[in-house]
Amino acid sequence: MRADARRNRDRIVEVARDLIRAKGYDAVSMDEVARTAGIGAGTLYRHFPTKDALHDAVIEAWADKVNEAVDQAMELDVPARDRLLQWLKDYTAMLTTHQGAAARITASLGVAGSPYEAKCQTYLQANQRVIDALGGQLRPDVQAMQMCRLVGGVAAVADNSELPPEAVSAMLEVLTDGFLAPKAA
Amino acid sequence: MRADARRNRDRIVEVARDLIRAKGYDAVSMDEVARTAGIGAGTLYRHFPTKDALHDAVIEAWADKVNEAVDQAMELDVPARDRLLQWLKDYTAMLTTHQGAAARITASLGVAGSPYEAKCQTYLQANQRVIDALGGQLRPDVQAMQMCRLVGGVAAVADNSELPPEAVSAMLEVLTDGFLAPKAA
DNA sequence: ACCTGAACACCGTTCAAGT
DNA sequence: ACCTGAACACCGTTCAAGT
Repeated sequence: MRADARRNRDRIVEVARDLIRAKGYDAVSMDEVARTAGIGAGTLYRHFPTKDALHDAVIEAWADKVNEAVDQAMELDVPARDRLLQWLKDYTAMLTTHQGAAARITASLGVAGSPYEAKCQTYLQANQRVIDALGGQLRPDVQAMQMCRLVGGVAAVADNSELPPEAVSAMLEVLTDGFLAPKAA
Repeated sequence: MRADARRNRDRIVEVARDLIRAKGYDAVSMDEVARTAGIGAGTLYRHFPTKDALHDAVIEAWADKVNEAVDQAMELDVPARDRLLQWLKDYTAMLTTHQGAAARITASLGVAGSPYEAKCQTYLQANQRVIDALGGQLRPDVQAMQMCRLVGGVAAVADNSELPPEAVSAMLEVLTDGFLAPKAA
């Protein structure tokens, strides 16, 4: 890749990240990204074939942090409930920084060929690791996909209603207790 | 209102309902609604100032059914957990018939002046009635708004991923147990 | 009063032409 | 190879002109 192309690519992602954080995915147009980055629309599309693909690149850094968050939460020296809750909070916090990401990743769960497929995998694996770490403390029928959907749902709501942290925590506590509770006979 | 206007209005809502059920809110254009209803675009906008306003009218009938569903579920002669679960299932079932409704109503919760405001009120009151009916069996800090958001989140996920009923039930069971569980000390 | 349909603004995406 | 920017298709919404 030529040096100027590389520079353009990096600049696009940076500009897009800032714009999306400030205004949300839907409110940022591709034209605005191109104009702010000081390039033509064609260049933008040469690097990223669709708006979703650009969004995926913007979220890229997030994927690494997810696994860190799992490790940190699972290593805490507190009861299972608190470790689980900590992970759920970290996750929603990370996703709500990228406005619009929670809804899109959650909607892509299980959809083959979506631009967010890699992120979905990361997210699924993260939750699987949480399930493995907490072992028998969780209800026996929890599945990673299910956790992803439930937490993603909460994150999406928190995201586009811009809820205060307490409101999000309260919802996540309900989920936490639901995940821990034994299945009724 | 003139007879022909009345007829047009009814026809618009009917056509829009069928189209949205079949293809989902986003995939139906206002032009398509007008064309299918056999009227001009201007007429459509004379009756409904925005696409959301039309959607709200399409969902209108749903609002009545919500309260029926609460009554039926609360009158069942079964444990609190089962009554709660029944209501949650009924609610998500109703909302997923109108593709795209769950996400929009949930997103409008607490947003003053949204076109879905009346539906949000109905929905909030319904959940408040559930909370009242189940009284002390629920965790002490549940709030109607919180239930609306959590259930709306699940419904939204179920809706746009078109999940099978079992997957939805499984998620709602987690929520149910979460709502019932006593808050940890 | 109510209807029509061409027109506008905006946005995601493409492509012929340039270096 | 990579870039530019005009152009296209589509969609929500408006409005001048008709009955």
